[in-house]
Amino acid sequence: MPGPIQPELFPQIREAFRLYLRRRGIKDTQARRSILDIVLDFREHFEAEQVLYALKEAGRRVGKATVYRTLPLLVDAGILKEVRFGKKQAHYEQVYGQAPHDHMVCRRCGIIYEFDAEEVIALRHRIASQKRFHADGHRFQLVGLCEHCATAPPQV
Amino acid sequence: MPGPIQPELFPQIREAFRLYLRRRGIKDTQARRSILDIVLDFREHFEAEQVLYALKEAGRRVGKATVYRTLPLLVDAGILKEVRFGKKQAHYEQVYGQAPHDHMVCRRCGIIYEFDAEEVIALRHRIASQKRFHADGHRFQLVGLCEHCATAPPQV
DNA sequence: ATGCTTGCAAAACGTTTGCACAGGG
DNA sequence: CCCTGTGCAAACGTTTTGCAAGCAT
Repeated sequence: MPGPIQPELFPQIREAFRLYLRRRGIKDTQARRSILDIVLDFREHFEAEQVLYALKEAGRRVGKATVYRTLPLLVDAGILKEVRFGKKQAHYEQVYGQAPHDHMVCRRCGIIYEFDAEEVIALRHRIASQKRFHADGHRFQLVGLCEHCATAPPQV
Repeated sequence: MPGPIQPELFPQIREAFRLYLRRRGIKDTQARRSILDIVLDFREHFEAEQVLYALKEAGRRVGKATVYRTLPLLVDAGILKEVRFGKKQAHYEQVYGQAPHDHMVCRRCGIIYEFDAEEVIALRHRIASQKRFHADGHRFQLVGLCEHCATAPPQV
């Protein structure tokens, strides 16, 4: 269900990041490029720690602080989105060229499903215009039980 | 805009908590009652640290650990709800006897407005039944600029 | 050349836990 | 009276920061 990313898009995304950095007047460094590359390979949601680990795996020597400093840039560049699932850590997912979607989180087993955000965006616009709020984004999650947990016997 | 709570409801809420504790077979202690009382006096969203501080102010000697252990009980009892605004800390707000609502968060100044959740709940049900997910709750926030920040000149 | 960026380690932060003592049922 | 709940302090995991050295522009 979750959206993998087509490798054909990679060059386009790298270019978008390069342009973003130039536009913001910040440097196009090796570390930042490495982080982008690692991040493009994730299929699902991931957290900073996983980026750090994958960088080590790939033999790229990038420090933890740099990861934490770069992820917000990728968010600002429109390549990633920060998603919070009620845990303390931030999670991220790719958004570049992906259809907008939101998440359903099973309270029992933690599984996460995605669903199309079209209707949510329509509702967002309706509410924002009523309240004179200039909404350009939203966070939306359904919380409950997945089909399996809902029919399974009560926990031990 | 945010929902203050009517003091007339206080006894009813205290009673609800007492019943909740009895039903769960856990003790109705002085510390737990103190925390409930403090929490009822907040008008807006608050975090654990503020509860701790207000307890000190009120001369009630309650430890930090007890606050962190009690807030989830109040959530489970249906008196509070945990709300996350993308920060690392949890925020809480009263829900007992309050109309369901969600939040709009201004990205620039951080101001938070509430809006009625009726339409959101309807949408939640529609999506959940399509996806065979048993949703009994949701998290929803609009993110953008409030009227003031949208018309103000760009930041310094 | 110069100043943003990096990596490291240490600090900060909110939250959780281990433990001996206190207090509710 | 027993056993849960408490307070303290220390541990925890994530994120941020200070700083000297490195590297884009």
